[in-house]
Amino acid sequence: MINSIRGFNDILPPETYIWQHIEKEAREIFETYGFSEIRVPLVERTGLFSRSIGETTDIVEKEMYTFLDKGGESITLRPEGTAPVVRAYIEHKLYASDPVAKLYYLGPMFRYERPQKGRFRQFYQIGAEAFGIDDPMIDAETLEMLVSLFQRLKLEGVTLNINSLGCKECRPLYKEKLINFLKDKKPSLCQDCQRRFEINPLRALDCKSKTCIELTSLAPSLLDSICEGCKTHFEKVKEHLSLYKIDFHLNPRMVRGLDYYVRTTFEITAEGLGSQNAVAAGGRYDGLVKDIGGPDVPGFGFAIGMERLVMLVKGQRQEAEGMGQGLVFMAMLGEKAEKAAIPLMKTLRSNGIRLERDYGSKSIRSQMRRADKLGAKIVLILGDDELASHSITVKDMESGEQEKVPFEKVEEKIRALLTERQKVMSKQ
RNA sequence: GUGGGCGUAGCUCAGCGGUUAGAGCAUCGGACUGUGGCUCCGAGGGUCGGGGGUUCAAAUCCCCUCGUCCACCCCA
Repeated sequence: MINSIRGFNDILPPETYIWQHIEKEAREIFETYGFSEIRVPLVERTGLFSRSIGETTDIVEKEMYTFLDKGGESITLRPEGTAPVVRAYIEHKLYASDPVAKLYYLGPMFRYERPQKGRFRQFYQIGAEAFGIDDPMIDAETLEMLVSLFQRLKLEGVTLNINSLGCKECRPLYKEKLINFLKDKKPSLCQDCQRRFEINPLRALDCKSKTCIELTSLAPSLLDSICEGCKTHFEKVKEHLSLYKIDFHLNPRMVRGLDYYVRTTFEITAEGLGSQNAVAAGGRYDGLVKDIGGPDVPGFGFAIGMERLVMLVKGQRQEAEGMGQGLVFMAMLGEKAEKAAIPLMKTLRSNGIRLERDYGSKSIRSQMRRADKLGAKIVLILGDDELASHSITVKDMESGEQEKVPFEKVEEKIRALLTERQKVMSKQ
């Protein structure tokens, strides 16, 4: 048997209905905040990612699906969405026609990692990027958009963590301070932090090891060390979050792994996700557009981990009723009925009614069972009696009531029953 | 890349040296010949992950291997 590749998963019904539900809500909300969809390729030149994400990050060093195409060029399956969107933004000179561009995307990303709970080699993200706005109001407003999506999806137990990483000016100064502080403690740090000390000392701040937490407890604070400009920016972000009535947790030790983040960064964590508990994260990336060869345009964006979000939505038991939603089942008895039903089925379907049937001339009993299993709301029964009176029996599966309806009134009857049901559902 | 758990029917699992490998759920059919859910009856479905070894005898013990899950690293 040929099976799928490790970390590359199939998403089957009915779970696909949850995906569709989330995607629909995300699109609707993002559009109301002025974002438009952009679609970018899954594959880019390798250099785009190494330059933007950072040469020494884990993503670039060991997690990219990189290979040579037939022309000998090194190409890479996108490990994240921001870099390709920035590339497209620059390539099509979107800044030329409008100083502001607000874009969202959704689709698969690829990272060569060991799969675990909430982590896969092909995984899906929904992301949004706002270009051209320095003002911290966009940081707060974009966060509010994300939070309202999660509210619409009825998520519980989620926490918004925010921090400021400073900018290209003040962060290096803090890094020096931290290195000086940690220098003599290095031998006592855990193995990982000793390695971090060399690559990215800030990471030692959010180490999980007890001894490291103790050792770094007196470390100079990042938030106290950032420059005035960064401080003012961050204060305004917090102020506006409060104006939006958004609860947040200030986490001065939260460090993001991608090199391009500056100033505001955040992470939304959730209970029940396992060890990989961030369902969305992002931040400001002023300077990235310039680094990739565009003008010096600021940016703010985030990405949602789709599989993780699906886990949460499932956990809240809001399985979108997809499969049986508005479903009508056609039960036919005998060859004559099977033929006579064809024009009706064709009409109903072309008018947008979901209609399923059975094949192979099964017994009425068997057909009813199948209708029930599929969650059909209505069953249409066509047999000799109905044929004789040019009518159809319409049965409401919920109440069990049924009545004979003339052929030309069938659709009207179905619609009446379906809308009646929807009213009942929306009242709940 | 590192560490640990688990691989037996479609799914969840029992069996842990001894007839022909089981259960529940699911599937299909019947009881009910034109009416679903409940109940009862029956049927189909297995290279016991793969390979090698020990043994009169292996799903069961040993070795190797593959897969999967969880965790570390890192990240959404």
